[in-house]
Amino acid sequence: MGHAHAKRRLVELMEQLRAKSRKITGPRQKILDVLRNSRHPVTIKEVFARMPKGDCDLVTIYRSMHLLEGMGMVKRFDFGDGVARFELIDGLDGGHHHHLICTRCDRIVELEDCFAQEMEKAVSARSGFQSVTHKLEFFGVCPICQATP
Amino acid sequence: MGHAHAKRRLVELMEQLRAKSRKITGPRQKILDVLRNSRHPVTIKEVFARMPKGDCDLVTIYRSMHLLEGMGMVKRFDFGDGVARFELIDGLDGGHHHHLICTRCDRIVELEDCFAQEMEKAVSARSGFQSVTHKLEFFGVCPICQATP
DNA sequence: ATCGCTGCAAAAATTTTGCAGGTAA
DNA sequence: TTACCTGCAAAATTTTTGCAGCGAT
Repeated sequence: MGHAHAKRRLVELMEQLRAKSRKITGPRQKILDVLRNSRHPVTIKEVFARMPKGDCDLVTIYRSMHLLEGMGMVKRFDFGDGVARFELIDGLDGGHHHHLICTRCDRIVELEDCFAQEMEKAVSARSGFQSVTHKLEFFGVCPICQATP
Repeated sequence: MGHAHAKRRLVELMEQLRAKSRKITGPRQKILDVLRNSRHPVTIKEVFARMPKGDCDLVTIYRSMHLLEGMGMVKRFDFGDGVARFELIDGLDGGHHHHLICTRCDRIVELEDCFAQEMEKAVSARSGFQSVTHKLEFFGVCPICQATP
């Protein structure tokens, strides 16, 4: 059960920014680099911690993440602990997938398949809502934690 | 598509508290009352706003909500806006259900069925995780907002 | 009488905003 | 040059913690 997506090329990401006349700056490249090299969704503070001190202000990461989210380049997740997490979107389908989070050690497993695509249609049909999307995350106790009570 | 659960009797909730030697106080009764009368998950501030001023401190609501969550009497939701929402759990099965949130006007629709119960088994079998649960919410544009661009 | 609960105050943690200067295009 | 972007500082939100006193059992 490896991670669900291949690394996106940095050039490609730059191009997406350029297309919306957004500038390619040092901080942004570094933020994108951290995102590219993260196997799981990362918090703002984690992004901050993963770059050499002084490379980029914390506030800039907040602002960039908003921008990237608005551009559909990044997806926001919430694992129920009140901290936002972000993951680079890849592929044309958006690389839609879900996570399985261990409630004891916070280990994260990426689930490759999406179970819920048909559900959206059913929900839409019944409710009259359009452009229905969903957020689905799983929680449980991982094998390692099961062994250590 | 009405709401998925019947109102729980206050006495029943009190009993649950008593069983764990938690005290039945004025603020707690008022908090439970707000929860009982809420058709959708409510934020801490909403609970606060829905009781006569001075009836209960905001901090007490935070603390009570933690307690109730820990006791399995209340469930926490996150609709992606960075604010926690809470709903009373009812029934033996926990009244498991999902929500459909309009991304324009924040209207909430309660979905009566749970689509995802079997998914938990599949996820558990594949990953080796145990006690797998899930959180699933849907987002879309409601009929009213569709009519007003 | 005991243990738990509450309010108030203060702190912590996360996220947003204002502004003056700097930089990519 | 002209938008856009950044860092710093400050503020706004949301949530947590300490403590002394009150209250349910």
